[in-house]
Amino acid sequence: MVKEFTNKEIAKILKAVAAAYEVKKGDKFKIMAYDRASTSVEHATSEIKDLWDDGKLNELPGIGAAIASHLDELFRTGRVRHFEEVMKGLPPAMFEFLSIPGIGAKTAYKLCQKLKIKNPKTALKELERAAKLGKIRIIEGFGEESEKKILEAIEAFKKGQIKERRMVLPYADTIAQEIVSYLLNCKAVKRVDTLGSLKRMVSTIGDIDIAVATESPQEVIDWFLKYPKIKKVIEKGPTGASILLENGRQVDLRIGKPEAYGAMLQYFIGSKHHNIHLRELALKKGFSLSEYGIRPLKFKKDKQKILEFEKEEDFYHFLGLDWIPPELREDSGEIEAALNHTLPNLLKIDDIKGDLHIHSNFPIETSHDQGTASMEEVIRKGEELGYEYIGFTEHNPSISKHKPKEIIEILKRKKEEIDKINYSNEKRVRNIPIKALNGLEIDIKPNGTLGIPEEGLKLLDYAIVSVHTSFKMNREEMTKRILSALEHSKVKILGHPTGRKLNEREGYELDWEKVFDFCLKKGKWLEINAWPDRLDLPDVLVREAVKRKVKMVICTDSHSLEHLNLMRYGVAVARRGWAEKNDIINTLPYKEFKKLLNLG
DNA sequence: GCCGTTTTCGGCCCGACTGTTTTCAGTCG
Repeated sequence: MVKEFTNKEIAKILKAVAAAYEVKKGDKFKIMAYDRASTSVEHATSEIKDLWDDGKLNELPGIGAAIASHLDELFRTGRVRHFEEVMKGLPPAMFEFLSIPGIGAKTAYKLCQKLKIKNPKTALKELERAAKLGKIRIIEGFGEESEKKILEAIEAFKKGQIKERRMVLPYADTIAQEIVSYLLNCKAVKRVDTLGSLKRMVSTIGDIDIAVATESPQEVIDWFLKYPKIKKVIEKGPTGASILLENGRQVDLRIGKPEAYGAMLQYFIGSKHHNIHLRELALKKGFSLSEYGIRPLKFKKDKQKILEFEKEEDFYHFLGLDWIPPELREDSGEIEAALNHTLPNLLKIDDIKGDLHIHSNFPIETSHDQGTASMEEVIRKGEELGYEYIGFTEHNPSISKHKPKEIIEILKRKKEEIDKINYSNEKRVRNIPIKALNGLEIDIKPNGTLGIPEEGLKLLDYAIVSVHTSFKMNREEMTKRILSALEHSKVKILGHPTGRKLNEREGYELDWEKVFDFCLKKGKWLEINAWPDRLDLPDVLVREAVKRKVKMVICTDSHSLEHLNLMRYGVAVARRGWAEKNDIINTLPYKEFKKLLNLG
């Protein structure tokens, strides 16, 4: 059995190859290529193994024919002969040092040589010992200062290994928005924006970075450092500061002057690949880009000649591009589209007309979790959000504890309750009464059958089907299981389609080709579940669905009233997948939507 | 080794920091 490689492991291998080439003074651009391939893998939003399974390795930026074939060998045999060749003659221990900040290829090699460190398993310990014994400062090119730094870096690395999990997007966004509103209370603040992966609304976030435009940096920094939830100040300087929050998360603030704020935003929002591509494009047009602005190449290094941009829009327009929404900035075709003026008209939160996956507290006697809010409360909340319909989709009644007849009884009671709500809504004063829909989230049993009897399905307006058990199935079986569950005419939606839990578990494997085809042919919809640690369908699969014209719905999977506010994160995932309004079914007004459910 | 709006050959992102090798290489984001 060949070992399975995670993205992190693959990134590490590619980085090691780059380092090996560097020590051996290989081609500078080849080194760059491997380095780029490594970060590309590290930041990929889907598993490289899956891309390989689907024969789509070269869709990843920085992976071309050569590296793709090396990775192919890796997945098939567990090793790559070419890589072994490149690393031959170098101490394996040196590659362990590459994860320590401040140590690059050359330094790692030199340390291994001079300190005679060979065993990768004990390399870090040996290095730490050498530093403590003062053996590093005497090596040529090192000094007391660098020895101290290495020691500190090892400490930090050891700590970093234990903690540091990436935050899920809604969590990071909530922390950031609080700080943004706090900063807006400072008079000197002209503008505030989040930066980096947070601004791009990536599903998991490493650090929180925030930008402020101001004429008086010191005033803003002083204000920032008085933020009530600070545990300690890590760093402060004239152009920014870093703090540690009580919750253990770090927040970096960057200050810029208003007249050059656009270039700064553009630079720090990234992504790195997007920026590199943009700079290459600019070079061809005779310009050099930086966080300070755009410099015509004919003015070498002359900082006076940098063109400043107050707004990002103008920065992009200057280069002949349409402004690109941050969610698209991953160098996956958005720059070409911006040049051709064919960027998608992305879905907006206001386009959403209903939420189709809500768990109320209706006593449905399920074996899963129940919601906390009553149907009435949810309906009022839905009105607040401007929705035209709400779908109540409690989990099916537990199969083990009820006879089929009892299940039917419970479902009948639920239907009566919903009919009652709709009746009273119509009597209240409102132009378009919000409509309550009688849905259900039904377990897909391991054999692909549904958790309620046929007679129960007839009582429903529609059903969501989801996998909640038996995740460990092979790809073919799981695909068959899910497709047979989707077959029934009342079943419209596949809930949280990959089953992934961010930071917790990978999803199950599916033959997406088949799933997409089936959904397209039979008019089934894939859910983009906005639950914080699901955000499932993932953005790359949304993009694929959009390309194939498979329709989706965005739902919150709410179990309480506040959860209905999570919709914006589902919308963010859809936007990252290039979805427009008409890719998403629940943007339809009720009048149109009900036709799809064959409701009168 | 990657990649394509002046290229399938011949280019390849930018600026800052740091320590130390007094003029720059290595590393990082």
